[in-house]
Parts: sequence; C-alpha cells; structure tokens
Amino acid sequence: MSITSSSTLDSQLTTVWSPTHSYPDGPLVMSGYPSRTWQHESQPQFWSKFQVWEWLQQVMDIHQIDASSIPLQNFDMDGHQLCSLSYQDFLRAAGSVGPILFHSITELKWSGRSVRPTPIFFSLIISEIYEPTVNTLAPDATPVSSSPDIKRSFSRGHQVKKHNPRGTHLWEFIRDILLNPERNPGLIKWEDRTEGVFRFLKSEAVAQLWGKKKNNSSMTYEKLSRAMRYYYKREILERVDGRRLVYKFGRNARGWRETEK
DNA sequence: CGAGACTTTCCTGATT
DNA sequence: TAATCAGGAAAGTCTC
Repeated sequence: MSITSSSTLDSQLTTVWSPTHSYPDGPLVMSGYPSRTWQHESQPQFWSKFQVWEWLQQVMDIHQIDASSIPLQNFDMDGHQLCSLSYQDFLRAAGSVGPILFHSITELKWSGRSVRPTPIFFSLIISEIYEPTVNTLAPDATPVSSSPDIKRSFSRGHQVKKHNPRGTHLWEFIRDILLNPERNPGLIKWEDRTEGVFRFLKSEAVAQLWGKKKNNSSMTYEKLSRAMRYYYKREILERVDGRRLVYKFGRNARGWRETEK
C-alpha cells in the first residue's frame, strides 16, 4: 500500500463519511449470527436517514430478501419518523416485508440499545407467508396470512433466494446505491438513467462500503472491479468501452429500471 | 462431504 | 506516474 493510494481513499472517505455519520467500526468480533452486521448503538429514534437505510439493508440481508422487493423510497426518513410508523404504515410501505421491519424496529425501540433481530420469530413469519394455513404468530403480530397485499407480492416472486451467498450480490449492492441517491453521498451516479449507464464517482469509497458489508476491510476497487468484469460474461453488465469507471446494466440485471417494479 | 455459484486475491500486461 | 481495465488462475466462502 503506497502513501498516495491510501490518501486517495482517505479523501474519498472523508467526503463520504462526514461527521453526521458515525459508525463504530472497530475490530469486529466474529461471534456468529448478526452481531457483525448489527452495529447501531444509538436508539433508532436518533438515527439519520442514512442509518435508517443501513438498518433496512441489514434486515433485508439477514432475511435474504431482495432490496428491490420493496419501494425503498418509502423509507426515505430519519429514525424519528421511522419510529412513529404504525404496523399498518409498515404494511403499506413494505407490503409483505412490513411485518419483519415492524418487528425489528419495535424490538430496537423497546430495548433502547443494540439488540439482534430474532431469527426464530422471522422464520415464523416467513413460513406463515409461504404456508398460510399455519397460524402460529407471536401474539403482538397482526395475522400475516390474512393480508391480500402479502399474498400478492409473494406470489409475484418476492421470495427468498435459493442460492445467494452472503445476502446481496455485488451488482445488487451497486444498484441499490444508485436507486437511493438521497442516501448515496456522491458515490455512484447515473450517466444515462434509461439505458442503465452509471459511473463510479468515488471508486475506493464504494469498495470500502462493499467491504464493510462483506466484513472485509481489505476490499479495494481493484478487486471489486474484477468481480464487476466477471458480470460481462453473464450479461449482468455490459462493457462501456473507453470510459473509465463507467458500467452499464445488462439484460440479466433486474430492478434498476424506473418503469420496472 | 461434494458441487456449483459467486466472489476474492493475485498477477501480468495494456491503456488512459 | 497513478489509476484503471482485461482476464487468467486459483483460492475462499457460502448454499444446497
């Protein structure tokens, strides 16, 4: 690692992780389940919009729900607003995923400090969604199976992925940053929205963020870009010749189009 | 355990 | 010169 390369990264991160974002990102203790992905120390009432977004992504990751399953713009709010949402609000905003989010935030509100989501409860909800005949939900939850909204969205293919190691794929991670510009502090931007062309503005910062997600502090743009190049063959991305840091979504990339939902 | 998907890591060489 | 791009090769990490 040369001095110049690290200072490049520093300058990118300084811009990205401005003082409003504080992430206790010290040495992570690898002790199983979500501890490594659950780093919100403060109460959700005091979260920034960006922290709300992170919480959202983490809950989705933990349950291997594709982020495009819900309109993320419905959660363009800070922690205070988030905490004031009712169960019905969550249903409206996130459909079938609403109950999962509602329970997560309820737990966090009650505990006041970092608490892990309860996977058993969630698996109950998930199985309830898949097998509506079963009726064994926690007492405080609205009967999930009775919601037509849930049935509709889950029959649409919003299901847990079969093979999705470590939750989100790289291209989905990139896509989700693009789709949330208000929580994307100048990392990547659309060059041609309808064609799916985008450009990395802060390549090393994006790599750091990706590494953070994968719990890999040594991620670099060099390595991230190798993974991106593998997407060409699978037509998840198309080559954009002659333009540095520019990529284009391919025919096998889903969920990035404005009209697609 | 094995296979396969999806990276991650490393590398050599070319291009901007 | 540094940053980026191109891919080959092989290892690592998951899920099924």
